[in-house]
This record gives sequence, C-alpha cells and structure tokens, in this order.
Amino acid sequence: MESRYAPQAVEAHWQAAWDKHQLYHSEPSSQPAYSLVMPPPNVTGVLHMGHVLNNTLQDILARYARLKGYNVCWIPGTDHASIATEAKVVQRLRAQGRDKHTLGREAFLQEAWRWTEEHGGIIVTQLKRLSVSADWKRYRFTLDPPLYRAVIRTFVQLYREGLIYRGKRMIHWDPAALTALSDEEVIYKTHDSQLAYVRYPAESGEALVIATVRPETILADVAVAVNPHDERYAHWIGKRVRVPLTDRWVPVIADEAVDPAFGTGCLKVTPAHDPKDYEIGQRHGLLIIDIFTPTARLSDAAGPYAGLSREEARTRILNDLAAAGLLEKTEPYTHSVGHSERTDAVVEPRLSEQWFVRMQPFAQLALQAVEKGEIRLVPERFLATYRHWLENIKDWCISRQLWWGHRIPAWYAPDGQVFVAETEAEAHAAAQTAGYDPATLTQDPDVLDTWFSSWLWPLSVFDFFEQPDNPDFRTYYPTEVLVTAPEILFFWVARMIMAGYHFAGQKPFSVVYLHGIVRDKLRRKMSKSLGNSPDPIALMDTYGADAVRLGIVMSAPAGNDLLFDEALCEQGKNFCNKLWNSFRLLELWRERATDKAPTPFQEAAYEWFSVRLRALQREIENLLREYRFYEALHTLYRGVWEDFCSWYLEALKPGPPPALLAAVERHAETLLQLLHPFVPHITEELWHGLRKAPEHESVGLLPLPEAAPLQPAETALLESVAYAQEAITKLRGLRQSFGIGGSLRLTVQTSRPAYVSALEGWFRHFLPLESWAVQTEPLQRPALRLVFRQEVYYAEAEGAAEALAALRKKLEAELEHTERFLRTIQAKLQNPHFLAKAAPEVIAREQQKQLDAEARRQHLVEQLEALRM
RNA sequence: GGGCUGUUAGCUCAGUUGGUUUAGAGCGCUGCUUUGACAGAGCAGAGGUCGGAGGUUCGACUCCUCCACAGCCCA
Repeated sequence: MESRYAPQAVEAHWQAAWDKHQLYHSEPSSQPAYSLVMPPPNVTGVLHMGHVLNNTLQDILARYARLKGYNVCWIPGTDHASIATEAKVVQRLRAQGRDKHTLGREAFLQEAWRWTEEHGGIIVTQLKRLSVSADWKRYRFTLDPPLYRAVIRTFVQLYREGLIYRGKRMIHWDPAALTALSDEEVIYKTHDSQLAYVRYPAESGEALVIATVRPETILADVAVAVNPHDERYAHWIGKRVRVPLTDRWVPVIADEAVDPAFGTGCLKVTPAHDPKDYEIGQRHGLLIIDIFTPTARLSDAAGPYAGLSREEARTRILNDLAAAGLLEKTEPYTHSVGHSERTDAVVEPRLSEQWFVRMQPFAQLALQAVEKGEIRLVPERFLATYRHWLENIKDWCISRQLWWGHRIPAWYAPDGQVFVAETEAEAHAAAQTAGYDPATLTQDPDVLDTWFSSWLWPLSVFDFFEQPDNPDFRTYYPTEVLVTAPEILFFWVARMIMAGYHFAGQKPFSVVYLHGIVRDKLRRKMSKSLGNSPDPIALMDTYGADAVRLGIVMSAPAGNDLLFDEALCEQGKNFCNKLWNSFRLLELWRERATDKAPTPFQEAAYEWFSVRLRALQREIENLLREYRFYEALHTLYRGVWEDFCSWYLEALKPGPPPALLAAVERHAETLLQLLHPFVPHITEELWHGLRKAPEHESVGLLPLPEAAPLQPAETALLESVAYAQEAITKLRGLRQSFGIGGSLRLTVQTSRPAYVSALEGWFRHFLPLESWAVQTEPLQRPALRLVFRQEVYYAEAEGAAEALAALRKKLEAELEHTERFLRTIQAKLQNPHFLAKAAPEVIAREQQKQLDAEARRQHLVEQLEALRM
C-alpha cells in the first residue's frame, strides 16, 4: 500500500465493477423492500452541487438500507423539462438562423429529440461518477412511451371526473417563451421603480390623482376605483373622468378591494393587465381593453404607441403626461415584480384560454396525509408552510404554449366543441357520435406543464397506469423516502402526494426529507454569473468522489441551507488518507505478526474498543434513522480518527499477535461497513484488501447486524477509559507546559484506589512512566501536581523542580474557579425556596457537587501549601 | 403586506422533557514534535458574561413577551 491514498484509479475501478456486476439492480423478492425515486434532473442538464447533495444523501440512505438487509430499489431518471429544453432548442435554432414556426411542429420535435440525445447522457454519466447506487437498469425518462401514456390517461380521467377544465382566466404570461405559466413558476424579485402620480381630469375641471407603477397601462384603463368607505372620494363615485392621453371617459366606481392607504387611495382599473383589476372588472361588468401583444409589446389598441416595448412605452408615456401637464410627480418606489422561472422575463398577467386542474379536492388529500402523520416532513417545521400553501391554493394552470412535452389530448370541432380522449381515433369516434365530421377536428396544439408528468413519477416509474397490480408496484410502492429541496415542496412534492392518493389510493412515500440549498461560504446562492459554483466533476478529479461526498455532507446540517466550501473536500480527502493509513498499519502488523501472546493491556484495549464500537454503531444508526446525516458522519469521523486511530491502534502498538489481530480486523471491517454509505469507494478497496474477496462481492452488501445495547458494566468501562484518556491528556499537557522530557514517576492519591488501579495499563502505555503508585495518603515530597476529578496526580521527574513556581499560578487559577463554583452551589443550597421546591434527587445531586468541589478545593489548598515549602 | 425560521467560540454547527461539577464538536488559530501507518500527520494549548431587554421559576442556553438583526416561503 502506498503511504498516500490516490482515489482516482480506485474509484474508476469500483464504479466499473459495480456496474458490471449490477450490484444495485433490484427485483421483487421476499426480502423487505426499501425503495426511493430520484428527483429526476433535467435531461439536458449538467451536474451541479445541488445534484451532488441530493444524490449523495439518497445514496447514503440506499447503501445503509442494503447493509441492513433490505431489497433496495432506487429508481433513477430524467425529466424532459418542457420549457427549459424548448428554450434551449429555440436558442440553437436562432443561432442557426432558423425558427420554430417556419420549421413546423414535426421538424422542431425532431430537433428537440436530437438535442436530448446529444445532451441527455451527460448527467447520467456524471451521477455515476459520484457513484450513485441507483438501479440504472430501471432508468426512466418522463417522455418514455409508458410514462407519456400515463400522462394522457390521467388527463382524460381527470377531465371526465370534472377535475380538469378549460377556461378563460387571467394567468401569468411569459412574453419570452410565449407561454402561460403556473403560479409556482413565477419568481418575485424586488425592483426599484418609479411611482407616478397621474391626473385624471373630470368634466368639472377638477382631477383625481392616481399613483401607478405601470403608467403604460393607462391606455387600457376602463374605470377608476375608490374604496367605498373612503370619505375623501365619496362624492366622486358615479362621476366620470377622462383617461389621460386619450379622449375616453370612464366611470369612478367603488370597490372594497381598493386600499385607501396606497398612493392617493384611487386605483386605475385595467382588467386586461392586472389580476386584481380583472376581478374588479368582473364585479362591475367593465369592458376589457388589451393593449399588449403576446411578446408584451404594445398592440394597435395602444394607438400611437403601438410597437413599443413595455419599458419604452413607459418612458414615452411619462414624457407625454408631463408635457400635457398631467403628471403631478414621480417618486422612487420599491416593489416585487414577477419573473419567469425559466426565462427570467418579467411576466405579464394575461387573459387567455387555458386548461386548469381544480385543486380544492386534491388539497384536502395532501393536507390530511401530512397532518395525520401518514407522511412525515423532515424537518417538521415545513408543515406550517405546507399547510399555508394548501389552504390558499388556486387552480393549477397546466397548459403551455410549447411543443416539447405531452400534447394535450383534446380535439376541437370548428364550433369549439371539445373532445377529450386518449387517442385521435377515440376523439374522432366521439365526434362522430355527437354528429360532427371527424375530418374537421383539430388537436389542441399545446403541451402540458412539465410537473403534470412529474407528479405521477412515483406511480409511473413502476408502471402503475399500465398495469396497476404488477409485482414491481406491489413491492416497491409506497416508496420509503423522498429526498429533495424545499423549493419544490409545492411544485412537486405536494402534487405527488395528491396524485398518489387520487390515482392509487395510497401515499407515494412515508417521509419527505428536505435539504437546504447549496450556497457558497458567503451565503450566496450558487450561480453561473457569480462564478461561485464549482464544477463537481472538477472537484471529484481533484479530491476524489468520496472526498466530495464527505465535503458536501459535512457542510449540511439538517434542514438549513448549507454553506459549501471547497476546503471541506480537502478535509474529506485528508480523512480518506487517514483511514487508508490506518489500514496500512494493519497490513504492516499482518506481515510482521509473531506468535507471542497478546499483552494484558492489548487485551484490555480490545475489550474496550469492542464496546466502544458498539456504542458508536448505535449512535450512528440512531442519527441516520433521524436523517441527521451530518451528525452521523461527524460521529463516525471522530470515531475513526480519535477512538480507532489515536487510542485503539496506538494502544495495540507495537502490534498484536495473529489471533488478536484477526479480531481487530473484524473491528476494522465493521468500521468499513459503517463508513461505506458515506465513502463507498475507499471502503470497498480497503475491504477487498483485507478480505481478498472476489470482485463481485461488496462490503456494501455484507450484512450489518444490530449492535446489542450496552450493559451497565460496559457503560462503566467506557466511562473509566474516558477518564483515563482525559487524565492522560492533562498529564501530557502538564509535561509539555513545564518542559519535562523524560519519563514520570507517578503517584495517585485517591479515595477509590481500585478504580484508578484498573487503569494502570493506559497510563503506562500512553505516558512514559518510570513508576506508578496508587495510595490514599498525600505525597509528602515536592512534586508536580495535577488535581483531576477526585484524584491528585503527583508527577516526579527530572527538571520538575524548576517548574513548581509556574505550577503555582495554574493551581491558583483553578482554585479561584473552584471557589466561585462552590459559592454558587452554596447559595443554591442555602436558599430555602430551593430546598422547599426542588426535587429531592436534584438537591442530593447539588449536595454531592458541593462535597466534590469542597474536596477539590481542599486538595488545591494543600497543594499550594506544599509548594510554598 | 401575510406566514415561518434562526441569532451559542474567529467560521460552521450540537446542546434531547428547565437542574451532570468551569456550555461541547469540527475547521481555523497558537506552541511544540520532521518518533517507523499517516506532515494529507502527532501532541498539547488558547478562545464563549449563549443577540438585547423584561417576565415565569427555587433554578433559564433551554419556557413566555417585546425589541434588534439575518434568512426563507407566499402574495
């Protein structure tokens, strides 16, 4: 073995081997199943740190479940990402001087498929580089024929159940992608803008002043509204004002929706371009003037302003208002503006004919499941957000004016009659029956929101819609846990829950683990433009995939956003190296093993670590059961570095004889198993080195039995060894700070000589000791003293005499601390309220503390006395 | 504007139902050690009046209220 661990070749080797032997392929069996579905990344995406986090956590769960003997089925897949992919294809066409519409639907889809094939394999390869132990044989893509059919089938079903409808509604319009968006696809960003105060003249010559951030929509005004309770404007109601820059007269109306506190308390009503205004318009039967084109330029309805962009029109209109003396003032104003999640274009509220899912009935299902505890959110605090969203849910706009995706299975007759059916033939037949000529039918050109296929994911990957009772579905559904980011709790998680209950009558998963967003160490979101988003592949090339996995988990405390720092990968790499070298030491011992019997201390150390390892395993397993990945790793990290390397292996030096070594190697093997979910490659390599197992066997598939609970005697053993280790550390500190080089003659004064004597081996091994004595009486000679717990350690050594003065300072400081502590305890014990109200065992504990502290003070005082001699 | 978190060592975080002796860890920092598994290391050390102000309680990092600051989600 080399003295430095080089991950690259090792990782490549094991990845290939696992793949070749299909270690992670699952078939239904009598073993209990543990299944999970991967949140499918965009098919044409590239791996970023968010994927690394998401998939590492799932991989840890999957590998851990295998150790515990489950039949683990982890379904990987990718998402067609309708709008994102289409945007990229359109962009490429544009670069080639072509465009979607002249190309036509069929040719465009061919382009899109070509794009998908070119870029689709990249992320899969990258996930494998990270060593995602998914069942790649079961890879699914949301446009695969069975999944496509599932989408169509559920659309038809919901339509027939009256849960899908078509209607003219105000939706968010993306003027760049030229499509409708769902509420969830709109991202609000703060904008610094201008609030313009505009005069609307009345016939009387008076004028109403209205504050607006969107003066360009003045041209679409059809009324002015005030709050009915607003006395300032009571006499205006029913009068008419002229819309500035036009000669259109509009009524002043009263509506509760007007906020009297905003601006001047008057609202210009533009039903075509604002959702709130739309509702006011509906209530008052106002007409609708639409002045925008689909690309959000001003249309012919805007007269002289036709052809301008929103921004240009805003500037021009402000100028014209000023010139006409109708602009009272402008003031700076900060507000939130909706942007398209995918194109970042400022969205425009737009009235249009779209398909919607009625969400009310679904919301009930999704809320109940979580509130009744059938599905658990981790961390739990997301329940509040989840509930709030579901209680205020609006219907889901599912049609998109795009081509890449699942095409809406609706056909229209020339008079607008709709026929929804799974196939064109069925639609034609239905039309025929209804007395229409099938030849005149045209299919809806739109496709469905990407999430309309994603919400079926846990069902469709197991072919539920094709064969509801198939063995895969029966075995693997519901899945165990969904690991994802909170930002898609509504987009996706809630809707999967709805779909699970509605279509299959069962939850899709039992636990939702929500991890944070990966940020840089300055808390900034990772983004390409900031250049603060490291390329995971480059990181893996530098540090190794195991180290990157450690790095990302070490930066991930449960539930919070995580601050990723490349230094953590370095730390991960160092940890791998440490682990590597500990196995090198075992190998060295194996080569040099002699037939001598183990020393009593080696046996004692072995006994100790046997218990310590069990305690560690129990701790780690408890933490993993609670999805506390970081803490589980941290426990393991310290267990390896401190307990295993610094104490156990050190204690066994210069090396155990073969029989004991074999037992030590079993300890090492258990450690490898515990580590395997976090660092699969190095553990596999070390295990094969240790066991010389054939390539198709894996430490990750070696059963890991439950660790037995600790008996009281075992807990006491751990406690006493921890005591010895702490005392040894303090004595080493004493030696270091007083510059003592040689070995110590150690005398321990104690009231519990048996307890201390049992630990002699540890002191002898870890401190250079010349002699060791345990007694109940104080030492009468001058010596270095350490007062630790109930004992006094007297250390005599060459050169110690000179250090006595320095020791006095240390003891004095300690005495002061002890006295301060004692005073607080005494105050407590003299407080009659405390004695009257505190529980007896609490009082007893405080009294014991007082006794201990008094004894320690006594020791310290005596030591100081002795030093003055 | 509505809702939800958080504020503990230089940084990132633990701290289980209020009472374990001076509130813990990792990293970083300081000093010593180039000792035979590992300098990608070893050994030790320093460092915090638990955001502020009140309150409840015999007792508060822990419970309550208010304030300040930071962040997230939603409109």
